Amino acid sequence: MKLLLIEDEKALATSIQNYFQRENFICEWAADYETGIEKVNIYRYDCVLIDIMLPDGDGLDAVRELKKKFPETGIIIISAKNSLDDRISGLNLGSDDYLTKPFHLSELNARVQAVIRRRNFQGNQQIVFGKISIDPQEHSATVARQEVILTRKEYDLLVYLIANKNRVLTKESIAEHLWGDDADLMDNFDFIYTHIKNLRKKLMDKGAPDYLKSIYGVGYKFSES
Amino acid sequence: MKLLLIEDEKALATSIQNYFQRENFICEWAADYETGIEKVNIYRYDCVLIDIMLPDGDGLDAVRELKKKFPETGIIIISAKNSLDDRISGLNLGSDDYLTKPFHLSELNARVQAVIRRRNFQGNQQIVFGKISIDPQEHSATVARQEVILTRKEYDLLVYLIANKNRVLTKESIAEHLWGDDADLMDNFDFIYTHIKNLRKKLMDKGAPDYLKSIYGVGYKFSES
DNA sequence: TAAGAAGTTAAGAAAGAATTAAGAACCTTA
DNA sequence: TAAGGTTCTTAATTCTTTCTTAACTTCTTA
Repeated sequence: MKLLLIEDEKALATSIQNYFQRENFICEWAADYETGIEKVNIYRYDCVLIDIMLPDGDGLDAVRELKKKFPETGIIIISAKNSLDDRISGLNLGSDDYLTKPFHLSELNARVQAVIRRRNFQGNQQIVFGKISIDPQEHSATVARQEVILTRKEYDLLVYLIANKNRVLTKESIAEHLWGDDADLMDNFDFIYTHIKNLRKKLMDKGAPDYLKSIYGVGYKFSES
Repeated sequence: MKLLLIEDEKALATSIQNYFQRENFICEWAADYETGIEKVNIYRYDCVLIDIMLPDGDGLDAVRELKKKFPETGIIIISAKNSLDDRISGLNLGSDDYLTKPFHLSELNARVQAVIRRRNFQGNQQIVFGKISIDPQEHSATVARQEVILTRKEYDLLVYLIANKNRVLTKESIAEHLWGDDADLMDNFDFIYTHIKNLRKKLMDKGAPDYLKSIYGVGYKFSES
């Protein structure tokens, strides 16, 4: 899962980033609205965490812009606890959420999980694709109700593939999504072959059809037929 | 797709070139404005990536020149993050874009894709020609909704032909576009016959009309009748 | 209409990409 | 800090695509 944090306080930003990294999210950071919106324009994030009290503009405008342009991206608003509350309640929060400072990181985490769940899979607890189903809360996957033990990377890869079913994903875009900024430092993405192979094997061993197709010279595609 | 990168930093240029090569673009490189403009005068690029801070002249002048002489070529401006911003916003960016250093390669990629899409196919996701439709996201082509499995070169060739429908393209210009600088090293372009033949066969096998015409002594044309 | 130029086709060699297994490096966590 | 698992690297192998060659056909023009 990939998050964007828009927050000017360096120290807070870093600790949030570290926290989510430990929780195996990719968490990128923008220090102002301009940079933040620019990043959202380019990448797809599962959820944007946005402090609405930054010096460079009105955070609520930024939220409105994001919601309008990227209705499918989850937004969690972070604000100092004060009279802003009614302005926020004026927003149509829809599937999103907000949080007042100070907060516990685990609380933020819980809300991120909730937003992503609501957003990505229309409130379903389970992600289902053919014989495969995934329980994001338990971080577990099954094929025809038999549990498949996946490592973190394998799990992330599977979720990303299913979230982009029927589309060809290049090794590069997979790396981009699963490794975030680190991907830029890599000189080749061959190790993805290993993850693909292992994921395939585990799924097929439990009797799943050959969902994970290779498109020679291009990438991989997860599809029924 | 064919790009030209105008950038003096050798290391950056190389890493950009490598990246786009992996993404199956042709990416050529010029270290200064003079060489760059010369190349654009000679070849046709889908998009030019231009650093506007090179030592040999005013980059914005170069941009204006390119836009004036080659309005159909996309331009992405690369600049260091500083006070130039307002000068750039003074340009009529139109369908183009700009980017401040440092940036992620995938960010640059996303923008290139966006510029090319806007330019070539008026923002449509799907490229449609008669019975054929192409989905760049899926990297797939169909004839009358039946999937046609194309190799990379076949796919690139088809996209290029459709992007230039009703125009006669010489073997040379096709090679130029699909192989970039490598084309200069080739002593003949006869192997294109093979690609044409294979593409034709795959399209006709799925029932497409004979869109791909040979113009004896000149080249090929993709047209309805 | 004959001769040369250009295009088509098939078959196979060379280059490139994907698969796989084995193991080294690296985390965790007890 | 040692055990156990995960992730990444390397290298051999297999498979696909791409390019080359060569025989053959079609077209153009003198």
